[in-house]
Amino acid sequence: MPASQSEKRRWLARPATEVAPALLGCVVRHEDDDGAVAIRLTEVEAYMGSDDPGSHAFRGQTPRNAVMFGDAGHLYVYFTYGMHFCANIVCGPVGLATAVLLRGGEVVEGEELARKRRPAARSARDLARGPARLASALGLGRELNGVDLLTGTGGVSLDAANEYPEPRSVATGPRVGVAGKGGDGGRFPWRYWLEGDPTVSRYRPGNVRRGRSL
DNA sequence: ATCATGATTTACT
DNA sequence: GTAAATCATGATT
Repeated sequence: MPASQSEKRRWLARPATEVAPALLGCVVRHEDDDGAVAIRLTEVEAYMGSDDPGSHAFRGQTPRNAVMFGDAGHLYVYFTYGMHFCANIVCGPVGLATAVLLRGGEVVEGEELARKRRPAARSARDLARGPARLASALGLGRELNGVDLLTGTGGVSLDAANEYPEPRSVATGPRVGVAGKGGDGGRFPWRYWLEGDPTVSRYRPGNVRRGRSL
């Protein structure tokens, strides 16, 4: 990842399938009045805009997904399943509505605060293992939707992984939760994770999640 | 270990 | 009404 803000912006302003694997090992940090939590990304997914049936942008712009259509380097936080928030990093170019969903990571700073936010976590590896867990551990909610990661608005920032061990090999596979009839049928291997990392969420092949229905 | 279920917003049919 | 980029919990294997 480049060092300067403008270079970073350009680096992110590519299709999410290029940006996503490069983000593995990078660190997302959020600081607020309660303190700071930083997470080293170990699992992400790419969403590719209005042509991607698994993307929120598939049916065009709505109030919820509006930031996806904007500039790269901003945070897209959405509320889902009536109870959870999930966070994405918006990629580019502008108008393509592509983004990277942060699916899992390792808490590398502020574990105490992360545990306070996630009392249900039984171990450190569970603090940010899963997209809604990660958003929760970082303290990301509605009010941070649209903030700029590169200017530090809202206390959220993105940095390279210099001080951490060199990533193991990157594995790819179908995205989680979008393989059903409305999704891509598992055609696109747009989920990326660090092979063997314990904070990668468990992949549930063929286990189709259903809403409450009968 | 795996499975079933409930919590309940947003957006589309 | 129904499905969705989910998670915690409690039952069962």
